[in-house]
Amino acid sequence: MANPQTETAVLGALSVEPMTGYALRQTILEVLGHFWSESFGQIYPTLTRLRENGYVVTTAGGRADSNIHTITTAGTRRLQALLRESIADRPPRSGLLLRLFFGRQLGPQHCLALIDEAEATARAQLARYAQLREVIAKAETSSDDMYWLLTVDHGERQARAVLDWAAVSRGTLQGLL
Amino acid sequence: MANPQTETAVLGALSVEPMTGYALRQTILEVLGHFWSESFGQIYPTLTRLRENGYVVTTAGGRADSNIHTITTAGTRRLQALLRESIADRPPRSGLLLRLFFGRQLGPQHCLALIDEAEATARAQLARYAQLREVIAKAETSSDDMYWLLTVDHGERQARAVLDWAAVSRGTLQGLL
DNA sequence: TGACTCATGTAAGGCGTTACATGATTTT
DNA sequence: AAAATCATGTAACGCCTTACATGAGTCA
Repeated sequence: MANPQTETAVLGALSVEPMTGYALRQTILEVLGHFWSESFGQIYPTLTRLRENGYVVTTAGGRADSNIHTITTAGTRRLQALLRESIADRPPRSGLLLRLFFGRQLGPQHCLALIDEAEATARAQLARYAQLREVIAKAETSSDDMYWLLTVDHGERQARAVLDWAAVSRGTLQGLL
Repeated sequence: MANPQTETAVLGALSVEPMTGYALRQTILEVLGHFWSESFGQIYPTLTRLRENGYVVTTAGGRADSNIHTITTAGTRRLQALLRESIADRPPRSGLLLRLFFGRQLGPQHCLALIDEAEATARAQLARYAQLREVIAKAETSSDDMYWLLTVDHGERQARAVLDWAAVSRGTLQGLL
């Protein structure tokens, strides 16, 4: 019931491979990190709820400490239902654009610094996407590959758009100095 | 103190023109809507706090009902300080990319529908940006214009990147049918 | 008069992060 | 032996939306 967003991400990750809550968080951070995020405070309660509903089963892991969570058939059905639900994104909030919109209060120099920062972030993202492509190419799964590449391509195009925008905007603002 | 994000947006909007809380919300929706959003539940308590801190003054408006909020000199200083603070965006969450990432569970047809939806949204945004450009061109302010256009340009480039991505991704997925 | 928009505010509740507490295992 | 990482969980708190309650002014 509650928190369909986190449930979807958790069940989705477990549909690829069973893992611990800790690994879940790492995986989401590393592989879905460019468009998603979950914290422990969300993951563990969600796993409990999913277990209670029969969507995952939990078994002891390699250490006395760890629990391996595996998606069940009911869990897979649940995941598919969740993925078919309409997208309910929260409204966008860009601290960068908010600052630039009121850039007159900041002055051109400070705005240029913000643009440099945005550009550096976009470059870092592109480097990350390149790494991700390698990881995906090496992975054995391969039935998920093309869907994953879809999201990487999306990210790369967004990042390149930011780079183009940064170049043009820098020119515009430098005209004011 | 509390809720610097909303304070920034509210003070920023009031730095352009004094207005009521209701108008504030409309303005944010219409002009900053492509990268920001605020609800009444945030705006009114924030206005109270800003008034208590001397960052805005509130006077009676044209109707018995309405309060016009005007930014003070201290408020302008406060706004500039807020804008200089480091950007603290919440981590990204894209319902679209989450669904596509686990697209194997959805199947190509459903994924194509999601891409169509994303494309339609991007087109709608481009139309909106075109309108915004007209509004900005007609506005008398003109000292804010170029900063506003910076954010419009950013949005347009993002939207166009989505259109390109949609075209390519559609091709890829149709190969699976 | 009734419907719609303008206008102000509050309350409840969900979402989500951060910080904390605790301990096992591995690496240096 | 110490430090780093793996691992699980909870508690507190802040952010934000939605829904509700209320009423003024405008327009048909």
